[in-house]
Amino acid sequence: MNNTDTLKQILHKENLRYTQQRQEVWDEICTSDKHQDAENIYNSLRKRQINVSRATVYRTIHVLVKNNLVRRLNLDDGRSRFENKIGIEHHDHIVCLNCRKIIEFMDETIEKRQTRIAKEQGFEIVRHVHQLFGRCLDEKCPNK
Amino acid sequence: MNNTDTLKQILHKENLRYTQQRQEVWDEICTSDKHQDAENIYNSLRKRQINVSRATVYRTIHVLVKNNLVRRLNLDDGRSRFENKIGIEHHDHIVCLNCRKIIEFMDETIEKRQTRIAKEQGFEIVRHVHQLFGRCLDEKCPNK
DNA sequence: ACTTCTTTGAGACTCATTCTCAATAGTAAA
DNA sequence: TTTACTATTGAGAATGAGTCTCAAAGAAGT
Repeated sequence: MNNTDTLKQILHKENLRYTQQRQEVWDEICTSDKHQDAENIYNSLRKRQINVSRATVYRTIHVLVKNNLVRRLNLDDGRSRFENKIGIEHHDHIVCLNCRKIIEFMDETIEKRQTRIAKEQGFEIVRHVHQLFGRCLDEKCPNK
Repeated sequence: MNNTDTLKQILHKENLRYTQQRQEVWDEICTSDKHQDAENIYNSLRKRQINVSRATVYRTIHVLVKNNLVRRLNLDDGRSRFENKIGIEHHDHIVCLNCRKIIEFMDETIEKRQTRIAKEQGFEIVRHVHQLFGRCLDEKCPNK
């Protein structure tokens, strides 16, 4: 199923109409660099001459997040970032405190252990946040 | 070393003065229920007839966090929570999405693996966030 | 007590996000 | 394809956690 059909399907499920603006916001999240914030998405669309307001960007993102087309990331810097979830394997993030480079990781052992730990404590996990903040060794990183 | 001496020591190190307000904020974080937000700390102090302003609460918390007396928690609900770190073992958190109950967990295997994963990717971890969000089986939880 | 430097509090300000409401645009039925 | 109804949109106001400003109050050394 392509992006358009995926979107149409969840809009229909939510009793919402398929509109140009909603399609453009979803396209932007799917095709652009990962981990964009709302302001970024808004600016990219405006730059491409697309009529859309901040309100619509935020409203659309809510629908996408609610329906698991998009994941919201909170990297402790005061604004949410968003990434496409469709066709993407689950992963968590490592973030460089200096250059803000973000890389993804996934570890089956950790995933299993956290599920077991939660169960032992009487919880059924719905979602989790696992982020490693540190300093990278990248040449270009202003990490001295 | 008691709370007062701990505080005096870091204030001295930071070339800051020991004041009533700073002591009261630190006391509140040490002795109260865990995971309070700034507004809560502020209100608790006011209720106890202690003269303090929001600005001072926030300013003091910064110093405490910077010096590892206090940990800042971001539980994705728009405000920071704070917990005393002195004499407390490292742990992460499981949060009930219904009743907001917070319980702590710690798993040596996960800790080691995340360090190794970061190293493999060329990162030295400074801090990490690991939070499990789900539904608890508590009788009192409005989880149906 | 005098000087100097820090801290404090009240409220203005910031900034991401949400809300309001009048104008606009889909959609289904006729 | 027009009508009638309902949802969506955009501009800007509102919100709320957190930060900043600056004059007044408070420490600390001499």
